[in-house]
Amino acid sequence: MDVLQLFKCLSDDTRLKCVMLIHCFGEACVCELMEALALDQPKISRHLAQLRKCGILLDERRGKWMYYRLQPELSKAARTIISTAVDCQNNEFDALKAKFTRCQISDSRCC
Amino acid sequence: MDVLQLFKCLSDDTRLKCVMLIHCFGEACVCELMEALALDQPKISRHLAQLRKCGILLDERRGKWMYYRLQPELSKAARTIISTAVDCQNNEFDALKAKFTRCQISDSRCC
DNA sequence: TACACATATGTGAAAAAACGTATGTGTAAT
DNA sequence: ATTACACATACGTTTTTTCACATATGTGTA
Repeated sequence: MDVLQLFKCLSDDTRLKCVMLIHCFGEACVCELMEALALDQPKISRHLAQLRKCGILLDERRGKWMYYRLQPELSKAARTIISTAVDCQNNEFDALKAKFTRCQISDSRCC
Repeated sequence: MDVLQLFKCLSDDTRLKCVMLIHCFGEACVCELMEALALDQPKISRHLAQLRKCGILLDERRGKWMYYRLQPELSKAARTIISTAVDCQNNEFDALKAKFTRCQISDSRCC
């Protein structure tokens, strides 16, 4: 996983926002990202799949839901780049974070 | 100049290498980059133009040659991202740096 | 088993990015 | 003034990326 690949992954608006949200909230399931970004499911899933295949994200199934988080073995440099990206656009990103809400796992419905 | 724009700029192999070389050597002219990357002139120029239009690079003419360096007003975050990228691939990048040689300005020929 | 939900992926079209080639512009030297 | 050099850019083409839509897979529940 070289740095060019990382930049390619982060150079799409949807993927960048997904990675930043996951970085900030620790993890996220597909429907949470769908709701926060107001995008349809295949679009979110496809971008998450790309991030997973590149080694940036790790997925874990919990019941019907797939949770994504940063790959634990992700390099220090990659983490620095991601958190720097989050820091440097706090203003715009705050609005996005405000749209992120946890889905109710206790009910059998997610979103 | 938002972070998405920065990532888009750095997500092309030619542009990433140009930015990293310029970051490491302080400045570079087009022919120095052509030689180091073994690419033709229009390709280098086009990518440098894109980096300039996005506010990452600054150009300065000195006689017949155009020198590019990092935009002085480039944000701290952007500089952090660029230098982190340089750090995290020292191995492959060393070979590239070795190919970079200053052109002779004292002679009226550059390359 | 059947069904609903959550997510993944296949496929072709559309959009965007990168490229090669040719040509234009600015500079210095003769 | 002409020529050579260093670089920029316009233009049509090719390649890559993204998208929408349809469909497939996996999971829990009745």
